[in-house]
Amino acid sequence: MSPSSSCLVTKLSHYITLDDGHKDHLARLEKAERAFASGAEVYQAGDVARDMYVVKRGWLFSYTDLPDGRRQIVKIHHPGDIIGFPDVAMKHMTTTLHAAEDVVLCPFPKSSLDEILSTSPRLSALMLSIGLRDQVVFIDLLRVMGRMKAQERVAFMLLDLIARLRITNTSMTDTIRLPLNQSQIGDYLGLTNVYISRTFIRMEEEGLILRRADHLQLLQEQALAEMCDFYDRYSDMDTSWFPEH
Amino acid sequence: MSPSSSCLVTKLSHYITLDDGHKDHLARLEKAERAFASGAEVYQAGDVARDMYVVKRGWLFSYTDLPDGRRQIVKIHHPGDIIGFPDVAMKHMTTTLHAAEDVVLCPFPKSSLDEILSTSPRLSALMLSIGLRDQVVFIDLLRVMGRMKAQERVAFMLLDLIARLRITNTSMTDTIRLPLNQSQIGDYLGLTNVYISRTFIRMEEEGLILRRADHLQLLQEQALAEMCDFYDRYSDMDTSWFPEH
DNA sequence: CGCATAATTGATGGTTATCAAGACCAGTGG
DNA sequence: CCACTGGTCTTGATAACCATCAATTATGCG
Repeated sequence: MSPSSSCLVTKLSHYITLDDGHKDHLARLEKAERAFASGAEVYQAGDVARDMYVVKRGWLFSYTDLPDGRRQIVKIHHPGDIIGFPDVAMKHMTTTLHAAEDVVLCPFPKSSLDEILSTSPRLSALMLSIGLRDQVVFIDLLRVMGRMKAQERVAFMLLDLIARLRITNTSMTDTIRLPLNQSQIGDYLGLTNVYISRTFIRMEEEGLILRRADHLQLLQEQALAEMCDFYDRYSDMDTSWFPEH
Repeated sequence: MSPSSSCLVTKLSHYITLDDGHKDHLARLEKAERAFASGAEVYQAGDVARDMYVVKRGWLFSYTDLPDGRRQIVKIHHPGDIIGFPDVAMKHMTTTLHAAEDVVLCPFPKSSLDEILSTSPRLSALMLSIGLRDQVVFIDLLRVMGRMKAQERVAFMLLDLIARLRITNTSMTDTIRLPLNQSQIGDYLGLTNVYISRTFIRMEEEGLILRRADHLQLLQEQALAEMCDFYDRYSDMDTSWFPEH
C-alpha cells in the first residue's frame, strides 16, 4: 500500500506537510474503500458510532428527521471531506448519511484518533483545528438560518459550496455542478421545494445566477457575497500555533 | 497556586479524572481572573484570536450582527463553559462576547493547546471531544432553527439550558433563573421580541411553563421534550476510546 | 414512447415580522 | 414622597414571507 493512495493523506496534506512516517501511519489506518449507489444510506442515525469516512468520489449529505417527517439536511459532503467526525464524541450516530449520487468512500475507525493523539501532536492539532473550523462554519450557517430570507440563504449555500470546492480544485471557475434536487436544497436551507423553485427563478431573472441542466453559474459573485455577508472560513485557518512534530 | 483553584481543572474534571501532574500543568496555563460588569463586551468580532476563557461566575452570550443590524446570538455561556474554543482555528474572533450580567472569567492563551497536545494525549482527546460534542449541539440547534416553529424553539432552548446547568449543578430542579430579556431570547431563536412575548404567554396558558420575576419553571418537561424532539448530548459522550495518559 | 421524477405555476392560508402605542416596573433625583 | 426616566413586556393592527395543496409542465431514462 503506497502512502499516496490514502484518502486521508491526500486530505490532510492540503493543510500541512506530512513526512513519510506520518503518511505511512495514516495510510495504515484506512480500511478498504467502499462504493455506494446513488440514493443509498450508508448509515442511519442511532447506529453505533464506529467509523469515519473520507469521500473519494461523489456528493453525499447528512440529515436528521423530526418525528413528524420534517427533514433537515445538516451537511453536504464533497470529495476530500471527512464524514462523521462530530459523532466521534458520541456513542451513536446523530445523522443519517445519504449518497446524492454514486460515491466511493474510504472508512477508517474512530479509534484511529487514539493513535494519532498518542503519536503526533502536530497531526492532532490539525484534526482539532478541522473540527473547530467546522464548528465556525456551522455557526455561520446558524446565522443564515436564524436571520436570513430565502434569497440570501440560497446565495450563502452557493458561495459556501464553491468556496469548499475551490480548496481542492484550484481550477474551479464560477460554475458548479449541483447534484441535488430542489427538495433537498429546501431541506438544507429550511425551506420548501416550491419556494426554492420560485427563489431560483427570481434570482435568475435578476441576473444573479444562470441555470442549465444540472449546472449553475454565479454571475455576480460579489453581489451574492454582500447580500449574505459571506466569509470564506476555509482560507482563514490559523495553523501558526501548531506543535512542530 | 493550588491546582484546585483553577477553573480549567474544575471544568475538565467533570469528564475524566486528572492526576496531580495534569492539574498542576493546567493550573499554570491560566492568567489572572478578570471581572466584567453586566452589558460589557469582552471582545469583538474581528479581534485577533489570542485567548480562550473559562466562565467562573455569571452568564454571557456570543453574537454576530448582519450588516443591516439583524443580530444572531449563537451561544449562551454558563459558569464552567469554555468560551472562544472554535475561534482557536481562526486568526480572528468570529463573534462578539457580551456579559448578560456581572461576570468573572479565567482567560488562558490559545497556545496552551500546543502544550496540552504535546504532553497529554488523554487531555487532548478530551479537548477534541468537547469541541466535537459542541459541534453536535450546533447541529441540533440548526435543525431547530431550520424546521421548528416558535413554541418548539422555545421548548428546545429551555431544555438545553437546564440540561447544561444540570451537568455542574446536580441539585438543579425544574426551575431556572433566566437573566436574558425577550429581545435577546429572540435573537437567539431567530424570532422577534414581540413574538417571544406572545409565545411565552401561550405556553403559560397551556400549562407548559410558569414565569415569576426572572425565574422560569418547566411544568411539563416530558411534553416539552417531545414537542422539540430533544436529546441530551451532554450526558451521552463517548470517552471509551481515549488514550490512557 | 411511456413512465417516473423533478420543476413550475396558481390559489390560499398560516406563521411571524413590523410598527406603534400603552402598561408595568425599578431606579433616580428633586 | 413623587414625578421622571429608561428599560422591558404586552397588546393590537397590518403586512411580508413562506407553507401548503393541487394541478400542470418539463425532463430524463429504459
